Amino acid sequence: MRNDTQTSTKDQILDIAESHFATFGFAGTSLRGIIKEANVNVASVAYHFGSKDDLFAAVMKRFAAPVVEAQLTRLRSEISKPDLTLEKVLRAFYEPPIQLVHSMGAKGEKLSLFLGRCHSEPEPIFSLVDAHFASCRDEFIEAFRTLDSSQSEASYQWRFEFMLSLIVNFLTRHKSIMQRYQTETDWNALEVVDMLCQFCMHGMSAPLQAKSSKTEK
Amino acid sequence: MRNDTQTSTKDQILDIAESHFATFGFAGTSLRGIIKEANVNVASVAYHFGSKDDLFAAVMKRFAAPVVEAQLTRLRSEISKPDLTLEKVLRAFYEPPIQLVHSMGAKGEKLSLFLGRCHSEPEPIFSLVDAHFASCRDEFIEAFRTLDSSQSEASYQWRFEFMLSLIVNFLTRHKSIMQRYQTETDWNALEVVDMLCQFCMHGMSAPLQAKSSKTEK
DNA sequence: AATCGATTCAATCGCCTGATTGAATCATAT
DNA sequence: ATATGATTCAATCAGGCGATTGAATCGATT
Repeated sequence: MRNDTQTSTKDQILDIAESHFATFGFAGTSLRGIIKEANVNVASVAYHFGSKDDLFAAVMKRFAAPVVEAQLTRLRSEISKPDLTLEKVLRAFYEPPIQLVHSMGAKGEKLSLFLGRCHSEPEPIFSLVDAHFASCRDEFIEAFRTLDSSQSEASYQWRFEFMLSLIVNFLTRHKSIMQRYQTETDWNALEVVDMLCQFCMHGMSAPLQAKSSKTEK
Repeated sequence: MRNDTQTSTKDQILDIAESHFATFGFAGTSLRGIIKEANVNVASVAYHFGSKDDLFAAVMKRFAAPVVEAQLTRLRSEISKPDLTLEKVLRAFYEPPIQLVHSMGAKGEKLSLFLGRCHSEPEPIFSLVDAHFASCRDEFIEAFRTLDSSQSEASYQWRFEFMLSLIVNFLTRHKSIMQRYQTETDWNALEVVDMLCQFCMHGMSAPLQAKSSKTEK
């Protein structure tokens, strides 16, 4: 094993790979583009990770998995206490990714793009991504059920989907959105979390059920 | 010009191209895959459309533009009447795409995927997509301003982004979402529109402003 | 029947893709 | 110093990519 003063080849590849997957998507990313920027040999990728798919999985595990873990740790902590509220659940979901991305500066921008983009990757990558987030979805949906058991099963699913929609869109687009009405690209993480939580909290207070009883053709 | 009993080469290419872009994304789609399934020659693509980018633009114009047009027509109609409400604006946004996709059956599934996916394409495709939807964003944001002029400019932008987030996520994921808790993949368009509108309407009733006055590091 | 523009065709260009090979190099333990 | 296993290297493979070419075919006009 090498004792590196600089980042190891493995980590170097992971860093650049995350950046490329985030910027170009899976299909738009080439191993050659990665290894060129990372100043490593092509074979290093195969040696350390295997195939391109395996590399993507490794990036997911390295960068996305900790976010999910933080969300779940936070959620479980909230559940273990009395007085669980919808807002606490929402904050458990939104705060970890937003805070992390925001605190990382330029690297956070890449992480943000990667986290957002991976949710809209075509198959078969999407299944891999979805599997990584399955436990997150399950536990948050369970929390919704705990908070209000009177809703339909579909309703809980949609709540999670809507909650997810907002952050996926935020992660992928916040940079260009902010540029549209701001000169500076700085933003306040707390304000963003508040905004997302408020929107979801009020949105979920709606019955999320058809109000019309008309049947379609 | 040829008098075709079957679909013309141009339309045949457009149809299959939409399907492939929807399924594999822009980078993941190959012209060879399209022309093989469409049973046409590679050169036909160059002849009728030009480059791969041009083909994508043509698909956008053919399939996505009418949706935006329908949304804007609907919105302008609502604005011209008295008693404009938030719900009417939301329905003007959600109904056209949902109804259209739902009424088209299997072809609607492809359109749905394409409409959703194109919003998360990497650059430079995203810019092309964004330009197509610019007028839509501007007019709906203007409608939000008309409904309530007391909010900040950023707030209107976020309202639109949140509204957009929900349908992008729905269009790309509704099939797999429904399969998760339903045996049948049938769905009721009116119920979906109601659901989206309700969520947004209540979400937007929130101030969409930071409730905390703490400043970050 | 001859002509002409529109369209389609097979064939090919140069380049890039992910993956693999076997040899060279490194770090370490003996 | 030498043997060993871990790592990196240049070189190469077969195949796919977008794009272009010039010839062949089509349909309509004269």
